[in-house]
Amino acid sequence: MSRRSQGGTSNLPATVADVARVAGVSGATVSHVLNGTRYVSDETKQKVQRAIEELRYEVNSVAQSLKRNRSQMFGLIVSDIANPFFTAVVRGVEDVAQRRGYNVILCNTDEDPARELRSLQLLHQKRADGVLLSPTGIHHGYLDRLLEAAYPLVCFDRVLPGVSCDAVVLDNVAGSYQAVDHLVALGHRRIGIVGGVGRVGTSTERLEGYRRALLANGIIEEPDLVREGNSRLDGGFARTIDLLELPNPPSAIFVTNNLMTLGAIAALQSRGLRIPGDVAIVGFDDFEWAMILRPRLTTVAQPTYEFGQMAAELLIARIEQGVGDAPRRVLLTPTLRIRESCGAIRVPHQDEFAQVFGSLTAAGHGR
Amino acid sequence: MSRRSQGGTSNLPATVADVARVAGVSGATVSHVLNGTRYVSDETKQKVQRAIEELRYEVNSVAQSLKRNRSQMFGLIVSDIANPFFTAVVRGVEDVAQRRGYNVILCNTDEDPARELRSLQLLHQKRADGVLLSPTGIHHGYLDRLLEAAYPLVCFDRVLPGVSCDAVVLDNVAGSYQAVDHLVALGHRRIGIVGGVGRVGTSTERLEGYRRALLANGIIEEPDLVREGNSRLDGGFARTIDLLELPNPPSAIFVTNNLMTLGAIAALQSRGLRIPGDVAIVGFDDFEWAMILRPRLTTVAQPTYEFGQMAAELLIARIEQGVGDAPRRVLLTPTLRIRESCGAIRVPHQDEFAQVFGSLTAAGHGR
DNA sequence: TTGTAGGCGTTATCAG
DNA sequence: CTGATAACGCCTACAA
Repeated sequence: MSRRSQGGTSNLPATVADVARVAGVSGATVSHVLNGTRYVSDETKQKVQRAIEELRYEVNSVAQSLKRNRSQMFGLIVSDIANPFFTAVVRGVEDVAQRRGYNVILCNTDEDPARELRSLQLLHQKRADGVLLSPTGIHHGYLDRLLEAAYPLVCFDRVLPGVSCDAVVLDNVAGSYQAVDHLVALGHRRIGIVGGVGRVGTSTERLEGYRRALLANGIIEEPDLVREGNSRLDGGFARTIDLLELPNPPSAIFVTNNLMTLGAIAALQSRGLRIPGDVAIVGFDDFEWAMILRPRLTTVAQPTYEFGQMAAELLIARIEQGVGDAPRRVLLTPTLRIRESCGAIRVPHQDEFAQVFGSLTAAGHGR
Repeated sequence: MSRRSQGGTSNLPATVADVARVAGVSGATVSHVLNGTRYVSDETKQKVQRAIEELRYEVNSVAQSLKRNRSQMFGLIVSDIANPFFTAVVRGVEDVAQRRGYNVILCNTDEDPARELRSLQLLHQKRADGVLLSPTGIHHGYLDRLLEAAYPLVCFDRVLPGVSCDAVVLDNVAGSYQAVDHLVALGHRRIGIVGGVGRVGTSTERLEGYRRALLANGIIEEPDLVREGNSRLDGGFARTIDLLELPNPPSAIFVTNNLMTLGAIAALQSRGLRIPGDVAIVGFDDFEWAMILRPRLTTVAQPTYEFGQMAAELLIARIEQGVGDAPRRVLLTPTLRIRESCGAIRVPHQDEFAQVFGSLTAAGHGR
């Protein structure tokens, strides 16, 4: 006799067996009514439905997952929940997931490899059907282990060197190249870069784009102008201050992510410098709030929502079609959004064409 | 004979039974080694550990949850993942959860009651041990059902009228009162308010604080100056434009959330108005990025991190100590952070003391 | 110091 | 058209 067979109002959630008893049918029938998985007479259906209502039955997905060996749920591990880039990605992921009948469990690592590891373990132990990961960049063996076991895993934003798995990434080199090339076209020759954490792939790629643009324009790279930040606001601030305190500071700064760009702006403001009059700025990552900055930021925009969509689609394909052998890689294209935060330098060097400027220089006077 | 008893390398995750077989012990022993739940000889422990390594065994939390009727996991439903207020709360929640041995599953409703309902159902079906909820404000019966069943639930940021459950909320009335009172002290008498969605409790409370401050200062409320936004950037923009197009526009605007405040600033900028020279601004919610705005925003700051901490502590208490009868309510206190975005109005009305101003008026000239 | 066995709630394979 | 029954992987009396 079940622990709940006495008719009293229990607080424990009802089970299939309870419903079956109340409806006067077998458990199997209840299950089939719930899942529409075999024919059940209308009359029986009614009885079952009534019992479900009465008992406020709700399926126990835990038991379901155990039995089906499928949780219809996947993980999304982001490296900074406060970064608008990632929240935009979350939206894309959620929309696709919902359309395809999956639930998303969102984890935040704050760029901490230890938390990344814990999240991966958690998700695997909870038997999430797969994971979407923006890696912190530390290569712990656990990832290899998951991949060996053919656990569905898609990296996004960043890839891990030496790890071969599905991935959705941006053409970071091209994005940086465009940004720096644009600065050069406006007459800048001393261009600083505030980059991200060195171990992260995007950082090195964005640095690479910077270098190529300089090279293509015949500008010699100056090590002093290359700074490594921490991908957060304070890092952008500190490294920008470093650049400004150089004996011969740059006339333009390229900042390789959104939060650091805000820090860079704060640094310029704290030094009383005007943008772009004193120093021009180009940032990586566009975001809605940038629109209220004056002057408005020129940015390398990533297709964030599509990022999430593509990553989710790729993961679901892995989960459902199983392991097609070769890892798939999607390369997304950035867009340079030109606004007022660049502009020509005040005193053009003698060795360059001074036919730049235009309406852009009109706007923007800091403070 | 188990489906995996042949020694070949299977891709299926190893189970306790597998480990037991390889170690030459019983499943019970393996379980006890894993959980440290009874004495096991060192020798046996070694054997088990070795088998675990060899098979790369990881516990199946799904089975564990089913058996234990506990998932050590709770839900966190936020109404807007892109809002820095909520991401800050997330941090507080995560930290407490981790300290207390819980995992957090984060859901985003985007202020959509249908998504809220789905998230609640999902969490309950996945047998999350409880839920932390910032309600969209629609009172669907599902919440009542959960509470009747004594499902641990803590509301934060907002409460639902007529629903009695644990909650962590801000003293919104006091916050608004301070903000508006401050504007009055600076000489403003025509003060507009851009509020949030009417159905949300915080919106009405913040409106209430505005009203009380006007009343206390002998200012008659003008319906034209009271506008209802949508809690997002575009709403703040649109309602601010409305205010500016009034025949007799306000000299100051109080905006009741962070995103709308940014929209309001954008609106002022698009009209070429200076802050605070032409229009003063006070916003609700402080956030890191506000620091780069010029003039810097005067805001009503919420203790966001503590919000998350308190909410998580309350929930875990409910989960672990069970149902103490009375719902607990925590009331947090806002702080007015005075910066440059207020200031005195340009042409003081004749009926007021003009002894206000001070150093604050020096800073900040938009554009 | 360790093993046996039953059950958590669901689904799927047989029968009927 | 519907019912028994045996798993899924783990935990935990109870027994030895």
